[in-house]
Amino acid sequence: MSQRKTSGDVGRATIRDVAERAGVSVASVSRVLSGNYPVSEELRRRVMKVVGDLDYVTNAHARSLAGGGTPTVAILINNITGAAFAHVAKGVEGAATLRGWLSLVGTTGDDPERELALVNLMRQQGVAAVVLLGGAYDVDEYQLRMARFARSLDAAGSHLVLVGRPPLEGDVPATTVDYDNEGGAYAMASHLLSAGHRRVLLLPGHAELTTAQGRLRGAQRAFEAYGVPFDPGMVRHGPYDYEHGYEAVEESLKGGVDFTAVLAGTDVVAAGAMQALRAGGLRVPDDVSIVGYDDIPLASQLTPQLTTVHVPYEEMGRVALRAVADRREGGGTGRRRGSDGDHLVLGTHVVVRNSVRPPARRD
Amino acid sequence: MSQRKTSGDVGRATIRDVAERAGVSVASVSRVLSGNYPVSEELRRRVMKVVGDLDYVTNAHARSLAGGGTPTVAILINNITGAAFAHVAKGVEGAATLRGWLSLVGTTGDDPERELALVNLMRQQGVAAVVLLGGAYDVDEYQLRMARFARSLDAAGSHLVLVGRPPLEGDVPATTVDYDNEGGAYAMASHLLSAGHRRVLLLPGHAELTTAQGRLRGAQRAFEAYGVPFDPGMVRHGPYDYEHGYEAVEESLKGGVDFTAVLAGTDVVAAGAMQALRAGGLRVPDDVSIVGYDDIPLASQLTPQLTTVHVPYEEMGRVALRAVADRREGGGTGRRRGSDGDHLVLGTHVVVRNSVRPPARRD
DNA sequence: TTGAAAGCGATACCAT
DNA sequence: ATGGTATCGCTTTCAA
Repeated sequence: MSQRKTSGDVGRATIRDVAERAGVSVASVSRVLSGNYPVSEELRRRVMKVVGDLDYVTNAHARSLAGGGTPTVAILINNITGAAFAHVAKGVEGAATLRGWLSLVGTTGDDPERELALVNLMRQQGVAAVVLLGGAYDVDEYQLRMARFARSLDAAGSHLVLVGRPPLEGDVPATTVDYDNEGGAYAMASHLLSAGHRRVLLLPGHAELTTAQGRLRGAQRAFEAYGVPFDPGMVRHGPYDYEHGYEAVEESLKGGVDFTAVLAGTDVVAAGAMQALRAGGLRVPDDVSIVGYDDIPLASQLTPQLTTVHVPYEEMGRVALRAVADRREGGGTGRRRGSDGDHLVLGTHVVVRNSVRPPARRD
Repeated sequence: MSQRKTSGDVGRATIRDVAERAGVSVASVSRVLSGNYPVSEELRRRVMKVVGDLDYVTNAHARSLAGGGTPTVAILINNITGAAFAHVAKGVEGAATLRGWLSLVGTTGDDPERELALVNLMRQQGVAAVVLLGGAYDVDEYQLRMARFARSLDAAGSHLVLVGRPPLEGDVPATTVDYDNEGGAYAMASHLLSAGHRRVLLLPGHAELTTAQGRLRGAQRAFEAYGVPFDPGMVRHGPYDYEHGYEAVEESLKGGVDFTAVLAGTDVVAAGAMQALRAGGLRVPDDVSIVGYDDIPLASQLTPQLTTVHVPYEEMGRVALRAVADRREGGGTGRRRGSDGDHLVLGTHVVVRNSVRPPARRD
């Protein structure tokens, strides 16, 4: 029961097992496997033979302890079933894989405590970077909280990346990859306004969510630009989900709200709105026009296909990974980046499909 | 440049830093942090103070090397943007988190080489289990390949879990969590047949995909049961995506194929089919009925809402995790499970919504 | 080109 | 209750 070095068919084979069986030193096995050191053909052959026989793989934990190890990025996401986030994750994952990096995905379920727990967990794992996805709630705490995360990770040799969230103020070691959220909303609203719509129902999202705020601001600016008075009574806040879109429209209809178009905060909200409109006997876009935001696959799968704002989610993921990879590689030597990190902003644009039509005459 | 033990504000704080600063031994710090050993209040206080000051977290790699460590499950998925897979992943993740386990997500992009690479990578990470998601291609190789994975992982103290894939034959150490795929298709087809449909366009998926095969078989059985001759000419194979659904219907329409209903292999395929029907001037369900499979959120967001087969994806994820967790806990002692592992099958059922109507009279 | 041995950071056993 | 220390598996000088 207490024998150790003998036999041991149990558990994983170690580098020592390989060394013994191949009749060489562990150092040699390590060299053969790392491949970053000259080795004789003979030795390589013998080692590889045994590695094959034993189906040996190195222990990643031991390896990273000793210095080596695969860089890992952690992606922290609110809800893995959100299409937009999934695309960012895909971008990060793809770019990571390309570089031989590993990626972890953790979900927070919108719970700040869990987010904190995950950031710490990732810090324990010694990840190269932690990518936080998605709009954040604009509470006072946010900046402090993120700044703390940033410094914490930085001190541990890791790095915080915010994707689709507002950048951090001040001298905080974090990178932000953002998109022109407000500009997209401005363009989208303009599209509606230039088609002649004046009474627009706005479903920007949760009032405290930064992305919702930006989308609402963009729409307001468009109204101003068109000289159309903005009616706050036409705004209904709520979560980014199908149900909210449905209910908001249903209630507006019942409440006798007068509108010819719906500007939804996301495509999913637009889908719900569309359904409610139909349930109310209205045709889209004949009676009411609808536009969304995000351009997830759903947008082009709805009938009619949804005119929406394209957000380059997958690219944002790739860019985010590239940013941390560059920083890591360029980090050792000369050139220094501002310690406040970078802020990258990608563009958005309107994708015109079939859900908008000039409002019907009404006089 | 070569000083080591002094200062060292760089890199992560170690347990030794904490110990020194608190004036106690590393063993004590370890005890305080693990909390699984009696410690004096005084000591605990002093250690925690320093831990807070230094923002210290233990090194997960060192910890797992030394024996402890958080159990980790790896989820290998073809495409993270697939809604069904995302739900399984959510289930696994949720159940893992509940137990304090960590979870990793890797994507294979349908590439066998990458799948292999990932399985090995996970083996290096020493994960407690590797969960493979989604239908597999029914090539000869499959069984051998999976059996190899299973043994490889088993030998490393890990475990293979197949979710939504066919179970392995013979004495292979793997667990399969499956759902009644064929039964669901049988029920779905029966629903169509009992509504009076006889000419049904079948879009089961790729001919080589195990899930597609099962769904097709289920449909065939239903036809037999209803005494309706099955016409192989009504079957169109293709990928599980929107485009395939669209094109298959579009071409059938052009080709003058006569059908009153579409039985799609997935909800996404159904969405494409629905769009193509509309483009062809047909109404759903007035002119043509459509049913899907999976019951992802999209199904209830389409207009009309889609009648489909509900597959308990998220639950499958939870069940999968529970299976490996149980095996891990119960594994040490007494009762032995068959070394060929378990095969769990969850039920499916038809969700009736609004996309089916009896076929229009035609005489 | 190859081998011996000193860590990497944390755990847990053995003393005290 | 606390402290020393061997040990986990691997990488990487330092010698030979």
